[in-house]
Amino acid sequence: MADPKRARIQDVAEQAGVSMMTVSRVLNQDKKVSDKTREKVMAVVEQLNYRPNVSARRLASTKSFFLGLLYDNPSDSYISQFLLAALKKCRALGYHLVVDEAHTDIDKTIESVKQLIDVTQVDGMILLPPMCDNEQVLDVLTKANVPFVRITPDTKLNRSPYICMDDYQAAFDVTEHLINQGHSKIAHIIGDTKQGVSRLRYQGYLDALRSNKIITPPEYIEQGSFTYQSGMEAAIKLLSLDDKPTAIFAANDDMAAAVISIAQKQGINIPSELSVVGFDDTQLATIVWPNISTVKQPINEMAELAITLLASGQYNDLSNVKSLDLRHILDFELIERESSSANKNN
Amino acid sequence: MADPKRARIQDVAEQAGVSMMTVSRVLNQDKKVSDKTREKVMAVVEQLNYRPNVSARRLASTKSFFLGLLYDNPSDSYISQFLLAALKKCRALGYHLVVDEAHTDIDKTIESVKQLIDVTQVDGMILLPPMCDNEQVLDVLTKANVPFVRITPDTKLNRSPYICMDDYQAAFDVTEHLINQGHSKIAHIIGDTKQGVSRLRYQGYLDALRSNKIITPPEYIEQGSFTYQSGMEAAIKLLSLDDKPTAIFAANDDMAAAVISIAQKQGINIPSELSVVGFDDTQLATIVWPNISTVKQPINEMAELAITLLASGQYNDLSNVKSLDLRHILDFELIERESSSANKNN
DNA sequence: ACTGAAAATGTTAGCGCTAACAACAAATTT
DNA sequence: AAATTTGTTGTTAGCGCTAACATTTTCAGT
Repeated sequence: MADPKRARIQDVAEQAGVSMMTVSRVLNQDKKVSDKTREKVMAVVEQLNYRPNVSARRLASTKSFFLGLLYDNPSDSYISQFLLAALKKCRALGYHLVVDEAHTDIDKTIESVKQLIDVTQVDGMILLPPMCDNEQVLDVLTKANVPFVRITPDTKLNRSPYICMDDYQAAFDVTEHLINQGHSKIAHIIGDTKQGVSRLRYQGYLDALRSNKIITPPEYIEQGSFTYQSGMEAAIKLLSLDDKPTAIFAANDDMAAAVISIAQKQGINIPSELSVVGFDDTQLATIVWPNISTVKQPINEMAELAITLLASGQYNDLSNVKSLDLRHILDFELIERESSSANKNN
Repeated sequence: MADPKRARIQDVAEQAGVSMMTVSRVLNQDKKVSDKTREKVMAVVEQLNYRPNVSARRLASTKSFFLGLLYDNPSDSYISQFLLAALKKCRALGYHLVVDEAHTDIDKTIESVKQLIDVTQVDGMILLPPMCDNEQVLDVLTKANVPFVRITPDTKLNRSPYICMDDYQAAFDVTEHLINQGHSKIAHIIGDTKQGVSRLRYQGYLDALRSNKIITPPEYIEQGSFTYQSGMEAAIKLLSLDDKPTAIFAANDDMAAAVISIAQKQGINIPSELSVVGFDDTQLATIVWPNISTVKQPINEMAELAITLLASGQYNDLSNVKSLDLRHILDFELIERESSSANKNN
């Protein structure tokens, strides 16, 4: 199989009858090219299927075409999905992703981020929770003038562009959906108080009940911590109540899975006697039986958008960016599976 | 903070009083450098903390310093862990990892792999299961002369270097451990028959019983398919037997989790009345309660070794490599958690 | 039409490294 | 001692691209 020699910028230039520099400008979105030339060049680019040589580009330019990703908690399938989507997008845009794991020791994390900036010269960073709320990390990046995008941050929302979904609205919708299915005895297991989303989800639940004029006894609210174990404890309490709920909305899938396990142990049928809804749509939601109804975060879209934003360079200088333009709220999706159904016990 | 300008190969050369080429040779493990010079250069490299510029190196050399990773099944936390470890090692060795997801349509996968070879010019590929057993993929790589390492392959073991663990021995050890804990009524849930590991694990289980002179009724063997659902069905059958097993060894964690769920539903205490052991040490093993005793695969080591082997170039020409040298078997680890314990019902 | 500024395009040099070959020194043979 | 071989180091050119500056074209304003 003859190697069809990858086209170089020179080939494009010759074919299009312009200089290499003009081609370079077209490819780098430089404004100073006439539309006519741009079209002509792009046509040749298509024709020759030209892709810039990342290494040559990196070597010659001040940009590094590297983006950094700082994550925590590697066991989460969330990371895995985010990472894969980010890698894909990077590849499409001619960037490389340098992945760095946060240390439990924050000082080491800071050191590692500094190294990343110094050695790899990243053009931008993506910060995943909970690192995205760490003041020290933010300061290091700001000082080094490295643009960064934060994913579902909890605080300091005007310090950088960020991407999130509307946790409040999702919780509201979940709760209202249960109400529409005939449930009025709806319990909630709150997530880890240290994470902002727990608050938002709880508030969405409360407001959905209130706007539907449903009064809920305080025993229907249990404090969890996002772990399976805490979900079990909460479930045991909720299911020992004299006036049992007909639906339990857990603030994440792990706790929802625990509820299902406890309910089944007690001979309570799911979903006919008890509807269970989770949050996140992690792998667990489709492993256990019955599969968990849940809220799906747009993880892929978040990852892609983060890369796109950093690659565009539009946040390289934040001084002129309005705080409203920092916010990117993506759509979630309610996923109905076998763990919830209409209430037939009325 | 003054930017301490990264050292270049020229800086090293001047400081060491040699030519740039000599430094380059030292760095690329070229044999034709005297020990004295090598040491001198390395000392300066250390002193200046010199790291080669990957882009310049890639641009100038015939190697691409890209390695490819072909995976399947992105939801698995196995992938995530493997990927992170591989990325880390790549970074340490100055390589970049290009990650490609296998399509459900095999023709598209082939096309994608061809692209990877053509466009990215990868120096090597890592194939994860089950793609590592796909003849077409193997053929494409062989034809294009791209070295590849396969992870836990099932067949054609002499076609390429591969990395795996001893599934047979692990299953043997798990079973023997249960026997040593006083269990003699040990059931097994076999994994998906399409995967070679299922066979190996089953055989290990059988041989451990045999070598301990334990006779097991055929009802103790159930066929599963690695899914939670199949684990539930198997568990229901096993726990409805008149002479119930005191221990169940499931061929993966998902099925073990299902067994725990069913047992608890039936009021059977784990581990005092029933020990459950899984395989793989996936996230699930520590999510459910009680945590699942299981076998941990050395995923990180596998990933690191795969990268190291490809980066070393030692498999660039397979014609002189003995088939024994293709095999890399790594150690597994038995992890004892709360789902299993000594048998007290004797 | 003539000027000046702005817009569009071209030219030159070099980013940091290695392939290919050249040159030299040391070891070995004739 | 000269000739050959072997081992080690140096020189030159160029990988594909872009920064910075140079030049040409366009077009308004007079």
